[in-house]
Amino acid sequence: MVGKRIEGVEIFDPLLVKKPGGGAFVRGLLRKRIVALGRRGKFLLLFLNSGRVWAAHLRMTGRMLFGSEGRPEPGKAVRAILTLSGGSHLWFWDTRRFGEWYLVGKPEEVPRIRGMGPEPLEISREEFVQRVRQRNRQLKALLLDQTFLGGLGNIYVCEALYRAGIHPKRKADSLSLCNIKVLYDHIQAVLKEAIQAGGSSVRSYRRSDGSEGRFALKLRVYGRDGKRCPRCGHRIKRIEVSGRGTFYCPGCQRSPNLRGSQ
DNA sequence: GACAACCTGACC
DNA sequence: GGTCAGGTTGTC
Repeated sequence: MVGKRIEGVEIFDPLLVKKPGGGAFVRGLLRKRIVALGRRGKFLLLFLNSGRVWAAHLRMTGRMLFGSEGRPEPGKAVRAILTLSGGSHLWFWDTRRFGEWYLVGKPEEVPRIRGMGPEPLEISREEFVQRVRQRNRQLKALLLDQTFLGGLGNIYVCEALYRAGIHPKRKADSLSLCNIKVLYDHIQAVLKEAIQAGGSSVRSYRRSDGSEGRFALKLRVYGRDGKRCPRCGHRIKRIEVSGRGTFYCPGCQRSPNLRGSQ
């Protein structure tokens, strides 16, 4: 996509573009060239030669798809189609229609990016330790909080806590220094492995060419309730933590400070 | 911290 | 028919 010019913009769902309104978004994209791609937390960033930035959030079911063969079928879930120079297309598929697009001067003009915590792959171990120690929330809730760290979601939080052997309801400020360091290392390891595998296509996620990521096969607890833990043989449980389905192994992820209270 | 809301489809 | 979903906000 980098280097291509945006020659056509068709928005089929008026709820997609959050900012700016009134046709300014389409005008801001038309005849501009995509000069670089980036990401901040869960926002995709497309930098244009006008100096402006197109920020896209996929939310639950968004797929940003790119193809060079023919125009995509404008089906029910296709919320927008862009025609790029050379005849390729970029389109946004999103059944639940939660995805959001913005066009701004700088990424920080998107409120959630401005308030976002550090990138989990950029924060230092020391800073991570400090930040965790300042909080007394349940770890699952804390790691999902984008103002704490930008980019972690439900799958990778479940997997990182499992690998670190920490119960999702454990309070952040109850962790030992060693616990926090182990957690940091596993967060990084899970993310790197998942990126390497092209992501987790558990349900709707697809790569930009429409193919599935392979990391769903490597998940050890997420979506595996009732199955045996590969490490200790206990059955994986599904509970609710901070309103999200949460998978963990009762054998590997014990929580001393919660014993008897759950 | 709990819960409804935003939406739609898949699966039991 | 009920439940659930790689997410986030707003309200109580």
